[in-house]
Amino acid sequence: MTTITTTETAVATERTGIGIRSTRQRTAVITALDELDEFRSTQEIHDYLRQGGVTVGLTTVYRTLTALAEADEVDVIVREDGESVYRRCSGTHHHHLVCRQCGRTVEVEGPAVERWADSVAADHGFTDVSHTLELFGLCPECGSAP
Amino acid sequence: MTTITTTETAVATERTGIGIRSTRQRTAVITALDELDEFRSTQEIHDYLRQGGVTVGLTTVYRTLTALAEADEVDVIVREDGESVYRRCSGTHHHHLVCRQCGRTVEVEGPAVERWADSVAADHGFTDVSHTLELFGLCPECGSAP
DNA sequence: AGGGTTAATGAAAATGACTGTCAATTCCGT
DNA sequence: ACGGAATTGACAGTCATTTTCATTAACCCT
Repeated sequence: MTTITTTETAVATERTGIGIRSTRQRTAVITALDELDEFRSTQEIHDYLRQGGVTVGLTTVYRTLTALAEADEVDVIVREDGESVYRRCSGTHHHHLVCRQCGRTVEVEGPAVERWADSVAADHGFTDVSHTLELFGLCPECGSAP
Repeated sequence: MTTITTTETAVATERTGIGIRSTRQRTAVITALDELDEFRSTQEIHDYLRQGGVTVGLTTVYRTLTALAEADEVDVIVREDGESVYRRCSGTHHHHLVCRQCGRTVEVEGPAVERWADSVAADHGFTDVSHTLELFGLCPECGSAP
């Protein structure tokens, strides 16, 4: 039974910077992201909210997550099956080491990689360069028990 | 009017190493990949074949591309919209520098990145590690004229 | 070369993620 | 409080990809 206070929504608005208005639903999605702490799909987040007794439409969750991603408030990974998964992360640029089995995620930094990417792109005359880099594997727990 | 000779199908089989049987359709898909030379979606490859007068089902193109990708005979990139695109590449492990505008692709190697990825994963006790790494930018041509 | 087996094909239907529509609702400045 | 604009959400639509299953065709065997 979570009472949404004016303060909470105000904070949420400030944190997201997305839409102009702060709503119960957006606050709920952000809270869910904080609580879940691993990469989750839109559907999973929607289910989580529903099970927590929060009434929110799937469409709204889609829209909110898309907006948050565009505002760089959450990280997105497009999985190999094409589904997008979202996660609340530290603000700085980083990459992820994700367990294929359980989804456990470690944030990693690779300044050397960033430099390499920039220099390779420059060598070929490319500008306005961005990159995607994700590592997948089996975490210590999932790797030991096949 | 392309006559499929026994030699051609034999070559195709040898090249792919996928399924057990060599068929007209699989040969056609591989040929299309060779001719197209940039990352293309399943649909695009299917259209290309149809326009070239080759009768082949969309389902078969999907299956063939999936099999080729599993056999590491083609490279796959999952675009940000979730659609998979395929391209015939050199056999060795490498990454891509892709022009956001025109799709031009440069194969790049980054042994340092591979080592970095392996070591980061090992530090965290992860095993069976793979990684995705793609660079996107504007090629010299597309970059100069906004 | 013919024949049987069995993988491969493909049309259609199903799936599943995501987007568009639009009436009803809610936020928020005045 | 009020009113207009932003937001919501049920539902239908889109689109890539998969499944189903009856038909077809490769290829091994003799």
